Amino acid sequence: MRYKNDQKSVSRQRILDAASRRFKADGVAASGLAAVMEDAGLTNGAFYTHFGSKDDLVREALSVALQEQLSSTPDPCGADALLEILRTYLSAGHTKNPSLGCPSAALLPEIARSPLGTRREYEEAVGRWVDKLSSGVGGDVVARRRAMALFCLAVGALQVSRAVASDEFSDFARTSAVDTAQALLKG
Amino acid sequence: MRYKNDQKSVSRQRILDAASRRFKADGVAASGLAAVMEDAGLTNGAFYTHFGSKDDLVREALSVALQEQLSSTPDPCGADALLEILRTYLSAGHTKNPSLGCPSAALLPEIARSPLGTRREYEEAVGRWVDKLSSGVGGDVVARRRAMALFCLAVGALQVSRAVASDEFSDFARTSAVDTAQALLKG
DNA sequence: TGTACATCAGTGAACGCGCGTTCACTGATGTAC
DNA sequence: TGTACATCAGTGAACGCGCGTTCACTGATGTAC
Repeated sequence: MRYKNDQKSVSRQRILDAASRRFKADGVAASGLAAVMEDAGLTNGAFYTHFGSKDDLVREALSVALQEQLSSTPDPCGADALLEILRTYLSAGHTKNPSLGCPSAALLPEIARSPLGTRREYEEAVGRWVDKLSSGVGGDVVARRRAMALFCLAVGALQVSRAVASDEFSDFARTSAVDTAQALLKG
Repeated sequence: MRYKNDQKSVSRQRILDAASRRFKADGVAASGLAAVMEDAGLTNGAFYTHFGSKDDLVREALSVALQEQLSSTPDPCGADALLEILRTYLSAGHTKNPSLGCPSAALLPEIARSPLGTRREYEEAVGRWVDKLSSGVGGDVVARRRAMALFCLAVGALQVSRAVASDEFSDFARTSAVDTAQALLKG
């Protein structure tokens, strides 16, 4: 069948969305292309009309996910707004729904093992995060270092809150990070 | 062949060591048992005389790695000692050698996707880290929160420093975390 | 307007491969007499 | 001391399965005349 003009780009976007969720939920290595394609409402054979390889899909899906995350986060004006972003990031809902959440928290070790091109795109995205988070609190070198550390703190805390067994410890990890960020930003 | 009394436990330990390195280097899902067994100097068939399943090996190898990491880190006395631990953790050497390094930084998202038993053991280990890191700086509730946050910060920063493409950004992530921890601990 | 053809996104079966796991067998050592 | 047997860690081939990838084919739509 031949389809409407935007059919192919719609399918492509659906594959990217499905891949993003699968990868974040189960990890890249543990996610099969057949499952991703089924999630996207297609059969496995169609994959290679859209992407050259699984690595290509990983790079593009990660790129899209990072961009969406960035653009859905407001530019913070001041320490309070920054803390509000952090509280949203470290919410119970985000902890419990990796598939719709932060690509960094779900995939960082796998990104570290990815080809250079993927890691270059990741570095760019983190750079934009540092720009965004530091823009409302000065934007100088110290502010950028604090923003970089807050990013690492948030990602680490979300990962720990997902990895531990009990809700109590999960909450402890999240609240400790928010509390400590507050102490850091407000003296 | 029948072997010396401790032959089996020696082999078991070799499998655990090999698994720990492989898992941290390549990830659990991307590490095959045949490769682990070959690293341990055995053939794949011998695996099931030592472990019941790959999941069992993951749980035990993680447990051993976490315990080794804990016992090889001194109990810090005061903020300076704590910062020294952090500087060692966030060294360039640790960034470049995941296979011999921190299990959390290499495996956290995969731990989060692991069975409950594995996550229970992980939670225990993180609890012992919080105890250790907070013991030298008071040990009260606030000190424990700061220790928890420092743990998350360190793990997150190491992961980011491994995932980005350039040495410059990698260094920026590491030094930002150390610098910010210093600001937090020394006011 | 009707018909023949070209396009091409998508289908679904198949490829070789490595996975986790199983199992019949091996053979060096310890034990019994 | 010598010999027959029991033990059991380890071997290596095989199992079914799902992986990433390939490819001959389908068929709805757009285009040409």
